[in-house]
Amino acid sequence: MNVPLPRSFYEPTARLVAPRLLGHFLLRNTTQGSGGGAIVETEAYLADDPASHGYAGQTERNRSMYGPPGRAYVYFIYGNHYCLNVSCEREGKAGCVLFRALEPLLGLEEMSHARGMVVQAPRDLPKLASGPGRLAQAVAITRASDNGRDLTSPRSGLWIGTDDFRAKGIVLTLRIGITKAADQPLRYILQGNNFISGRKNVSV
DNA sequence: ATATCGATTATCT
DNA sequence: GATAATCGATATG
Repeated sequence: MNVPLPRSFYEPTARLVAPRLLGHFLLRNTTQGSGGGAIVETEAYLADDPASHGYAGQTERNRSMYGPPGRAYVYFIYGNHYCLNVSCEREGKAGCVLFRALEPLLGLEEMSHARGMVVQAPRDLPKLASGPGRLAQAVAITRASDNGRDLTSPRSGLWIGTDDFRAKGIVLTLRIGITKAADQPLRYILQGNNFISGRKNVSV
């Protein structure tokens, strides 16, 4: 958990990186506090993918998707939420993995504070970081502060640490909330994990 | 238990 | 001007 995943980890296509990220740790360290947990749900957005923000070519918004692998791509959606991705593939190619859910394991106090909620019982824990908007809020992600951040360096305060939380298998399902290329199974979840977003997790 | 709906704004057409 | 990789609240069985 204290060893970051190297940049080379993010060089393959998002289709390969997304399942491989499961079981590793997303970690946040700031002067305000720390937080994080095991990555239990991801989605791949590919270079040639109608559902991807990079599909129509590079713009100001999606610039960090096209940058070097291992960097954060943060976007703002529905006028309310930030979502965190990590860019994959070589510089110049779009492709990224969306972090959709964490099993909260570190800094529960800080994360509940960031979410504006109080965790009293274990059954409240899934509300902390299940879903991309919740996850981003739990670790205090904003586009202004985190877009383009290097996720391969602990010094950046937002990074991904090697771990083997992957007790069981990986399940492949359809992606959530998209309208284009909605039939593509590119969502990956840790089998049997209780911190997955959504209800229907139909295996494909 | 599942279904529907409103919020709220950056981005692109 | 329409839309969106979402969430939380409210309504209904």
